[in-house]
Amino acid sequence: MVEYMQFTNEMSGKMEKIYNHIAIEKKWKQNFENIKINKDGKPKYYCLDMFPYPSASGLHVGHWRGYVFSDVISRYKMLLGYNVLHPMGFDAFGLPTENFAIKQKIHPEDVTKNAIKNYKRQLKDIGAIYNWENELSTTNPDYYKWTQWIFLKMFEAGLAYEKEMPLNWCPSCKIVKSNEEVKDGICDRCNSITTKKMLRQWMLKITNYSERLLTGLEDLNWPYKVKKMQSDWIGKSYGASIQFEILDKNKKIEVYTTRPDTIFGATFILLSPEHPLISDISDWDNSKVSKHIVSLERLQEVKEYIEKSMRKSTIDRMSSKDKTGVFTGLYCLNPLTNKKIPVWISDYVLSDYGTGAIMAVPAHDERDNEFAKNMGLEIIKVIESEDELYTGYGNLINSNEFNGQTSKEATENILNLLEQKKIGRKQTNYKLRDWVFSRQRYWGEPIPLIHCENCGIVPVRIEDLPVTLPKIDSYLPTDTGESPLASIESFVNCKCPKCEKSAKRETNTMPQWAGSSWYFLRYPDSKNEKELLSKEALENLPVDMYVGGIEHAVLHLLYARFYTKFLYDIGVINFEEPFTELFNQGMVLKRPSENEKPQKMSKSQGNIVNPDEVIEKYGRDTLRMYILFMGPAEIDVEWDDSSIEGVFRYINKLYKLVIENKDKNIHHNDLEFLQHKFIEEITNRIENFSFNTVISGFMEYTNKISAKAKELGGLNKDLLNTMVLLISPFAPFVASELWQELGNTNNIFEENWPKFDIEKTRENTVEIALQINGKVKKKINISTSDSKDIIIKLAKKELGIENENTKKEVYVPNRIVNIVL
RNA sequence: GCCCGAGUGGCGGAAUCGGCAGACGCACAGGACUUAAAAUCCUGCGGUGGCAACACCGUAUCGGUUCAAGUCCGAUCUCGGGCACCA
Repeated sequence: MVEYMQFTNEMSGKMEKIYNHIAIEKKWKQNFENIKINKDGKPKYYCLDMFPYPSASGLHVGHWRGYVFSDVISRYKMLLGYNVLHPMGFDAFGLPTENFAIKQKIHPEDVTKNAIKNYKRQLKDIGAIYNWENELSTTNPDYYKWTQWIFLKMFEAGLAYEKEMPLNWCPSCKIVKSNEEVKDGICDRCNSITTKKMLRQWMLKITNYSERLLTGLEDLNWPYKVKKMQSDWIGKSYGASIQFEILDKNKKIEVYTTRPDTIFGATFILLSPEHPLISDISDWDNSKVSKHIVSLERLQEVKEYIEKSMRKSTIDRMSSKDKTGVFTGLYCLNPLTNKKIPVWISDYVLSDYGTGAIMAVPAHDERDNEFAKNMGLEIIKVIESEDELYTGYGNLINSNEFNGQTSKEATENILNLLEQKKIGRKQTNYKLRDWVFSRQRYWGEPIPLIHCENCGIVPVRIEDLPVTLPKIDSYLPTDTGESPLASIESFVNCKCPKCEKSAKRETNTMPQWAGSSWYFLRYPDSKNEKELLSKEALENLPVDMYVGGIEHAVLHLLYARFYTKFLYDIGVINFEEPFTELFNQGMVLKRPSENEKPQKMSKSQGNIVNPDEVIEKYGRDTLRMYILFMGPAEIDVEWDDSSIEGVFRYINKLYKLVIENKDKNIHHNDLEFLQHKFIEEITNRIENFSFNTVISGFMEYTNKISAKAKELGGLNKDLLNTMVLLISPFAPFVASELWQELGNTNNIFEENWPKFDIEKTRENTVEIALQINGKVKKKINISTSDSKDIIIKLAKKELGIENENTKKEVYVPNRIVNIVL
């Protein structure tokens, strides 16, 4: 054996082996990095971590939670005989790096390089096995060539389009933010209040995929919560679109409603300020007014209202829920009541949902009710209810021939009538909006398009990809909202691929999400220069297990699903859903100080636990096992400096037990039973991802067999081999060492996961509880082969109630007897 | 406001199907070893009463179903998360 594993016990003065994590981990670390496993003929298993965004501050123990989890799964699957693909890469384009670079005056490319180097060191440090030969980085031109290629394919398919639109604009970051990146009107990066700005943007028609993104969720083995969040985000609703004729204007307003049953209560029509019928406000002057639907005398007031609401920031528009509006001076006809109802404009009506117009039913909608009261408009109740405002379903009143019908019946019947009259039809709607895909920043993939005066927008030729990002010194964002690339003449000026005349490059870059929306497809074939991935590489896909944080529940996971469906449609891949199973690990929290609430670890909070220190004191195995032991893997847990001691003590105990018994040869039925029962339990718990109970299971088992070893005078090699093998995915360093100590010459990861014999897990006797009227009175051992009658008889005897009358006798096999007197 | 989750000792948590609540670990207390400390080992550790055997209470609160409820049903409270004028 290795010399450095011998230590003098200071107490006894004897030379003996004690657990020395520093020496053991040093010895085995290299071995894990260079591990080669035979893959031939094995079924594939693709275990994927959400690849990290390499920040300058490096990894803390919180980040390790997911990585330890996926490493355990990968090692376990390897032992089960799978050909495991467990790759790692880096998602490095985007704002955090660019902002850091600006602050530190280091080029983003160098920031990225350094951060990646540090991340790789740390990832290797936990003893995680990764297929480093498949590594990729989104900022590498060999990679983003294909990010651009996918964009061009989408452009070709008509999914990418340009749009001048009011966008969320963060005045501090000087960047356009997608709806997903703005919460409550606040920028998710810098927390400043966002405003609206009209800008030309590239959009992706993700809404073409709304229905498939929704139905595709059904068969996925994902946490319920994530599926729910995605389907809420897509937000499908069932309703109707109905046309209202504008009196004297020969024009119609189409509205969307989910409650056609309340149409008799529709007492006014509302348009959003951006509604197409009125939105070309800049042209407005009195001479052209006949073109517009607004009456002449109302023009000035309407114009002022619209301008005011366009100026409002997102937060103002949402925070002041006071309903404001302006009357257009015009009227529509309610098609079923034939009553004249006024047309108003209000900014609580959203322009980009439904038709941008609604029929207001103030008796049965909270918002319409408030608006009607503010403006003194008519309120007509059409659903029977005692409340003045009732938003539920019920029986119809004041609705002519539909009176007395339920909402459900009336919806059906009214829809039929509207369809007959050709003024309405069933309609579904989605909350999902198209994806704002361009960014006016430097550190991203250039959008591979060219603007030509003759030919319009022309895609870069495939063979000219990638359009590389020029390495420049000045990449600060501009106040105008233009990309910093716009000022780089050597980048902007180019030739039109069609007509060869001089033209200008698109200067917007792609959002941070672009590279991460498809990276999982690239890993199996990350060096392929000819195609995105080869047919052979497809065999590794889709991803069987995707491990990452819940924060990506909607955005990343939805975008990745969208890309996958698109690439399926154009025949690049042969599956529609990228991630068969998803696991969201919880965060590791820490109290910044004793009286505060536990918080997410972050450098700014100053509550980071540095893994390097923990490793030095307790070792990698202890840290790995403690991270799993802390609590259920999917729940947030709080780091506790003293609890980790228990895990360290355990590994010491285990080490000692194996060393002391490795040459003994004691066999016993009890040991055999414990061993097989243990294999069964550990395997079940792993399959359920209940890793905290796996660890407690190891502790319990070790306690039990230690006691047995004392009783019997030792253990045997088979039992110890099995135990070490079972713990190897969790504590790979000490397991490798003990495997060798036990006399095995092969690498422990070439072994097979232990099997248990179900016959040997059956007990002959078992302790059951005896209850009278549901209360435990006594515990006895019974033979498992005894019949119910025998056991009940025995129970009554034990309880001293043989002669009493019983109302009921319940026996639950191997658990309990309950006698009701 | 709407939609999801979750409430178990001093703490983290355990408890397949409704079947012995508190596994495992931390902290704490007592003991052994030691000149002493650390480490290690042993014992105890939900509450109340009792010398004890034991009895009663106990899984956020109230009620229900059941021979039996942490687990199922109804209501309430608290905490966490998601969405938020989506008609």
